[in-house]
Amino acid sequence: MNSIKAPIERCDCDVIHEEVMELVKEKMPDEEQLLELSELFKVFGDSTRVKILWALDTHEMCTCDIAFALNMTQSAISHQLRVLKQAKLVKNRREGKIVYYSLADDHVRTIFDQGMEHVREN
Amino acid sequence: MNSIKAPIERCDCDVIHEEVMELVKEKMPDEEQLLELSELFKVFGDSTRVKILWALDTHEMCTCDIAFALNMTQSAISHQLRVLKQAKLVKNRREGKIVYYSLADDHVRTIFDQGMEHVREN
DNA sequence: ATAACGATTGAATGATTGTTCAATCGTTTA
DNA sequence: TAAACGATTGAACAATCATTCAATCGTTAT
Repeated sequence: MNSIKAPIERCDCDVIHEEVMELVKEKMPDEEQLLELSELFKVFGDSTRVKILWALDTHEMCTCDIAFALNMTQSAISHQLRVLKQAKLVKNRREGKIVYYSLADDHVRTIFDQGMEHVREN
Repeated sequence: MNSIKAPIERCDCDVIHEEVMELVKEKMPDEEQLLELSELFKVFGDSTRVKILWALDTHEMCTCDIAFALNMTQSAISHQLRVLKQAKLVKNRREGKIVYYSLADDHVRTIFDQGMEHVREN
């Protein structure tokens, strides 16, 4: 057990708490899952997309409605809706020329509520 | 109430569902709060930071520990810890030369758990 | 068929951001 | 006091990303 003083290739310091390392290694999810998780939050990390999702939480809406509500161009909204759809956060249905978007599940609401709690406390 | 056909400066289409607009306008939080919310998620939207937070959820750790656990430089970790601290997601205490970091509250865990549920379902 | 219109797409641009590198700070210890 | 070391900082670079603009798609209606 001399690894505290053993040469460490990955880190440029030598005070490492081994027991903690073990605990962490045990509890950490797969690299891939952590990556997917951060990708999901990256999608939430844009105010336009947050607004879209919050709006859709009220009622399904067409692209044009959203553009109007957010005072942005249809194009900009459409681009963001594609991101949201790829993340499986929204789904859509076509009715003639009009495409209606709605939330794909209700994790969004829970996550936003928790997030808002944090924001309001600080 | 002819606003459906009224000239609309903000949107380049004219099929707008007014009732929905009203509902949305009512339920939408302040612009500023939505912005803060997206800023919070932006912080979660990076895998390095997600890993740091997940690690700290296990146990408090010093900068060097985290760097080792994540196989990254102290500098990179320190930069990210600053971001996390500004977002009031972590707090720290100094003990001699060593600075220990830990989670500032437990919203992180709830939010991550919900996020993971979404990730696992898709 | 063709015009109208909501929606989508791709390229381009400006802005933001994560990591690296080198320098410096703060504390301990020799 | 000087050296050692964990931690932080700022500038710089590469990569990512949101929005704009112009062109096109898909559907409806004339």
